[in-house]
Amino acid sequence: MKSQLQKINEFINNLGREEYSILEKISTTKTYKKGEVLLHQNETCRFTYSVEKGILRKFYLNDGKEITTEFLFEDDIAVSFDSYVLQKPSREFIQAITDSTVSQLDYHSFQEAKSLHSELVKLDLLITEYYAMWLENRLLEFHTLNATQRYLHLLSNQPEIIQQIPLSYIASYLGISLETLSRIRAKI
Amino acid sequence: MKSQLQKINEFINNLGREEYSILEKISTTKTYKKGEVLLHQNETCRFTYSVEKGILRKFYLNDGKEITTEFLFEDDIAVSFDSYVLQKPSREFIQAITDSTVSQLDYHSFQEAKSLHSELVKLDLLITEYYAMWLENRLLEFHTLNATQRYLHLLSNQPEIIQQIPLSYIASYLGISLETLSRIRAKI
DNA sequence: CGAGGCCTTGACCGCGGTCAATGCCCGTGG
DNA sequence: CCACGGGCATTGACCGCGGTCAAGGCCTCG
Repeated sequence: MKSQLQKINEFINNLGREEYSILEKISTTKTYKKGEVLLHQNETCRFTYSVEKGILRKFYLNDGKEITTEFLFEDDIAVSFDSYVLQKPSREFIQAITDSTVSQLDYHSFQEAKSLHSELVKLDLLITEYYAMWLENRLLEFHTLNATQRYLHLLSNQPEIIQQIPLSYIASYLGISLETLSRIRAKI
Repeated sequence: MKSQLQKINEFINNLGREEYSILEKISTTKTYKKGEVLLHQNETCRFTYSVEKGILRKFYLNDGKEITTEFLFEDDIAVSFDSYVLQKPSREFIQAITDSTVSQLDYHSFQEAKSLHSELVKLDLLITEYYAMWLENRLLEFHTLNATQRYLHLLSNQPEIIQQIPLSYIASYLGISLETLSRIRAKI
C-alpha cells in the first residue's frame, strides 16, 4: 500500500513538463466552508477533488442515516468513484468537515488529456490500483475484526481521524452505532 | 457496472491486431482439476488468470477458517490483486472449484507489453476500475443488507453460484456461518 | 453396508443495535 | 454575566441477529 503511494509520487515527480502543465491548466482551486457539500447525491461527479488543506468525507444515506465511507486529508483524492467513472448519478455525498482548499480536476478535460498523453493514463491506473487495494483492506477489516479491534486499528493507523472528527461520523465509518463506539472508548 | 463491462468488451474488440497478438503470445492456457490450487498463500501472484471454462474461487484463512472473497466464472479474471500489483506475497489462495481451463498472463510480460503499447494500459485501467466498483458494491452490501437480504440478493443476481457451489463456500462469501445460511434457506 | 462429506436442526449465548434519559460544552441573547 | 437551548457524547435497559457447539440426517462411493 505505502509502496504504491511511493510509486505514485515518483511518477508524478517524473512527469514531463508538458503533462504537468496540462494538469495545472485543467485544474481549478476552490475553497469550501465547514459543512459545505461539494457533491450531492444524485448529482453526477464531474470532478476529482484533491485535498490541499482541510478534511473532507464521503457518505451516503441508508434509511435516512448517514454512513461515512471515507475521510480525506491533505494530498488525498476525493471522488464518488462509480459516479465519476460511469458519469452517472452519485449515491454518495462529498462534504467538507473543516474549512478546506481543494484542487478539482474536470472529468472531460482529464479524459481528453489522457487521450493525448498516455503517461496520464498510467497515472490514473496507479491511483485506481491504490484505491482498489484500499477497498480490499477495508473489506478484510470488516470480516476479520470486531468493533473494538476496528476502533483500535483506526486509532493506531490514523489517530488524526479520532482527534479531529465527530464521533458520530467515525462510528458510521467503523460500521457501528454511536453508542457502541462510546462504550468501546469508555473501556479503554 | 454493466456498462463498464461493455466498455471493456468494446475496447478489446477494437484493439489493434498487433496488441491482440501480443496478448496471445504472452498468455498460456492451462487446465486445473477440481480442488487444485493455482496460487498459494504467501506465494507472489505472477499471473492474472482468465477463466475460459470452469469455476475458481479466491479465499484466505482467518483463525484457520477459509473466508471466500470471490467466485470467478467464464470470462472473469482471477488475481490476488495486491499481491499482483505490488509483487509481494499473497494473503489469498486461488483455487479451482471445478475442473477448469484458464488463460494466464504473466505479470512481467504484461508490464513490458504495456510499456510498448499504451492501449494495453488503458485496458488495464478499465479492468481495474471495474474491480474497484465491484469492491465498492460489496462493501455497500455488507453495510446496508442483513444476512437474509444478502443471500436473496445473491440468489437473484448470481443464481449460478447457489447451484454449483458448496454452501460452506457461499456462507463465508456472504460473511455468515454455514448454520445461519442453512436456516435462512429453510425459511424460504 | 459402513464411512465420510455435506447439510440441517436445536439449544444457548454474546455482540452490538435501539430507545430513552442524562450529562456536558458552548454560543447567543436578555 | 448568567440563563437557556442545541449539538454532541455518555450511560442504562432491553432485545434480536447471527455465532458456536453438538447431535443428527442424508447422500455417495468404496
